Amino acid sequence: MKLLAIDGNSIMNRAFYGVKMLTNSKGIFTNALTGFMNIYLKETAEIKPDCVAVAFDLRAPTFRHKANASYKANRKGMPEELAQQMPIIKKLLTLLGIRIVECEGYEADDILGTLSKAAADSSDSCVILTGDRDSFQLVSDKVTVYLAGTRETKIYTPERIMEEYGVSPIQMIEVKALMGDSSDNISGVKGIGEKTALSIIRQCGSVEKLYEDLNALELTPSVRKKLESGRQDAFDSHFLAEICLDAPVERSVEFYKLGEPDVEGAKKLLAELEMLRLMERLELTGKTGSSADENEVRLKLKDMPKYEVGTLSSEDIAGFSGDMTASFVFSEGKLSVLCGDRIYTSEDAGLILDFLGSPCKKITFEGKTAYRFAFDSGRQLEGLTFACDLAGYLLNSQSSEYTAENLCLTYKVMYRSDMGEYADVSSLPSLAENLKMQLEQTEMLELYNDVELPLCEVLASMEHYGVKADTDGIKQFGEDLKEKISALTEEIYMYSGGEFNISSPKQLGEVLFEKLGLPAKKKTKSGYSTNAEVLESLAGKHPIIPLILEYRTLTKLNSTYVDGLLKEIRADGRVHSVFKQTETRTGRISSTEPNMQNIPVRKEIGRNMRKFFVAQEGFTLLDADYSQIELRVLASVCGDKNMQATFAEGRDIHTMTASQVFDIPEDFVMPEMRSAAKAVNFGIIYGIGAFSLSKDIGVSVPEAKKYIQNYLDNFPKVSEFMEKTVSDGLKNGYVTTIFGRRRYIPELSASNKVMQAFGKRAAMNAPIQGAAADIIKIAMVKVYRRLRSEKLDARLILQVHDELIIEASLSDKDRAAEILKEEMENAVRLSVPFTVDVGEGQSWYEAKS
DNA sequence: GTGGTCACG
DNA sequence: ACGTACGTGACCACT
Repeated sequence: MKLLAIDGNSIMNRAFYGVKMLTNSKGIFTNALTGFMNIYLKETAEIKPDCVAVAFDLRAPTFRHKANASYKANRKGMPEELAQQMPIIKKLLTLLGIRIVECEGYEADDILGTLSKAAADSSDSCVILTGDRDSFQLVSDKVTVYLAGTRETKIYTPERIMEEYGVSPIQMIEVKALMGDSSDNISGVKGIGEKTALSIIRQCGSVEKLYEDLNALELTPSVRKKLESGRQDAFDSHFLAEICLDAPVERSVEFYKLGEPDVEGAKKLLAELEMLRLMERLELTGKTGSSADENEVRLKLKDMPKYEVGTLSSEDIAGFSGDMTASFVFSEGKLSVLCGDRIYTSEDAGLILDFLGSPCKKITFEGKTAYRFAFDSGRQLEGLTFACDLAGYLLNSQSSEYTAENLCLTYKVMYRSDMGEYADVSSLPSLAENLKMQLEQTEMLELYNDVELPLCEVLASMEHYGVKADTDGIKQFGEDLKEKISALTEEIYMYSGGEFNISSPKQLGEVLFEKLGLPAKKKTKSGYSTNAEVLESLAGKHPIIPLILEYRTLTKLNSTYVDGLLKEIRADGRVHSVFKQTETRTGRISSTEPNMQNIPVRKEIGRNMRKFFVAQEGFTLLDADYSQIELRVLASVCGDKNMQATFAEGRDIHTMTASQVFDIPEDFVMPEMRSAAKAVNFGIIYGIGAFSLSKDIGVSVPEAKKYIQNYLDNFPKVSEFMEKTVSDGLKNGYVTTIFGRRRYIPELSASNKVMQAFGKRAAMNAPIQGAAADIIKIAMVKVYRRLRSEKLDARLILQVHDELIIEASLSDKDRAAEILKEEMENAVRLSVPFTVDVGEGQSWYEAKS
């Protein structure tokens, strides 16, 4: 038999610090749980134990077995985020049939010691899995320690310990007695560190022998002196360092045999924690041979409603009327429809399109792909009343994937992928109902029905049309760039005195800061920081610096924009970016393959890229962007009359801010003051910090602090709004936009100060950025509907957060431009006007006014 | 897969 | 003593 004894506290601790902070939607921390189970699964796969015991410390009022009862009293308490996860891991392990071992007054180490001795005594073998080196003294022929590190697990046998330390495992006690261990509050001999302790024990074998032969040993006078005065400490520490081998726990290895897991219970717990990937992993391993699991499947199958399954026909579709509701799943060219008590399937594209266009109401997991399929085939999707992914996103925007399986697990609806392809569609009605109920409860049903659901059709349409790209123009631009880059490369090699990969921050750092001896400003985890900010501060120190900055600019343009874009141009000469509606935590949409929302514009060299996004023959591009949408949202929600009046009168907000902050009339505001005020305004939206503001506008930190204070004094409504937002966020666990969009911010209740500060900034920003996102989404739906109802030859093709782009026929462009401006400006009615600037041109470059 | 960097609003 | 404004996506190097 093989026993695996795990130091639960130590592994949880490792896991907590090794895995980035994770929470479920309700703010329960799960990172240590995830890390623990990852380590557990990885190591058990290798160790293949018959029996497993997980030992935990039990915080006890007294420590009966050791004289120095409070020896651990001043050990730092674990952070709250980790403490919360301790009872959960115990519960989870128990549900999985794994024994938890705790014993009042004993540490996990003592339990491990006792168990490993018990296993060795009954000639079983034992593996100890832990994250710290305290257990090395337990290693023997029968007992191995697996030391879990951040990257790999090291295996310690007696030979390995001898190799690394030059002492036997049992002598590790002697070493610890001399060097001490601050984390266990073992003092050791003052002034003796690891090196000295090891060399002494190698010489004489034990603390006892050491003091017997003290006079005969070869020691430096200072060490001898320390040892003499630390004699009592050494013996006391020895007592504390020795792990107890007779804790009162069950010693029969048999007792720790893996038990039958409580599959239902474990699944329920994991679903609550939203640890879906772990659930999958556990089910995979549980499926082999576990009869409990098979029974589980049968039970579920029995409970699932039974449907007649048949192939979809034209007659079926003709029968789908306007007052029926059909649930459907469409993916990879296959359709399943549940309507009434039947499931219909089809792989016939014509029939699928007929179904999508049929008049019945439809619910599905994910609407955009169905719209895309219809649009790409020149058809329509009619009657979509519910898309589960969008509901899941509104309910918790920080989840990662809104797949059928994840949603069913999260919202506790029956779903099993191993039930075949109909599991999806048969889960839909109850899932949709549940989600709708939750939207109602969270007051987001309106946002859902009026904004998110209609928007998915708009996005599908934008993806369908795409943007025409000037392939030849891009290629030519790329050629020019490549020429300049190779010239620059040569020049850089000349200055650096050799070839290296300029694109490697590591190699670049070595060249600049070692070879050329330039002063390093900042460090990153892996070496010197070489970002633009650092390089710019070095400009003038060496002629290589500007060359590197230019190299960076040009290679970025070439690889991300030229090469990256060419890859995405389809056969129709257009790029069909994918707009993701369930990606960001604030409610914005994002764009991928290619990302059309970060095409260069700020610097002229990059801005040229926009010349290659053009209107097709006979068409033109209309570009409309909101002016300062986020500041207008802020003015509106906080209620500051001065800000509101500024916008109402069409005055310049940054100048007004400057006049307040610097306490001078607007006419006397100088350009530098305006730009400082602009930075302050941005800072306010982002959750301001004096340090960053000072860096941004190049003043001292105290100076920046003064600006912020002046701002908050002059705009007390803003200050109140921010404070209230944060305190509401802390109280509720989430903040909302004026349209009801929620963002959960578990970081607000973190104990780590840095994280808490981040939570505050995110809380202050989300209602502003989120409301701006809501507004443009509403505008998109309105513009889309107007263009359609007025039958214009014009379509939305892009959205860039505060900007919409339409491709319009030359004959309809003027009307389309009117509609665009009007619908954007009137998308919502708040206490400030929202103004929009419209431009027109053959290319995006020209159109952006 | 992660970290560094840099493009956008 | 440390880190330092919100939200994204793509590319490269390196593990």
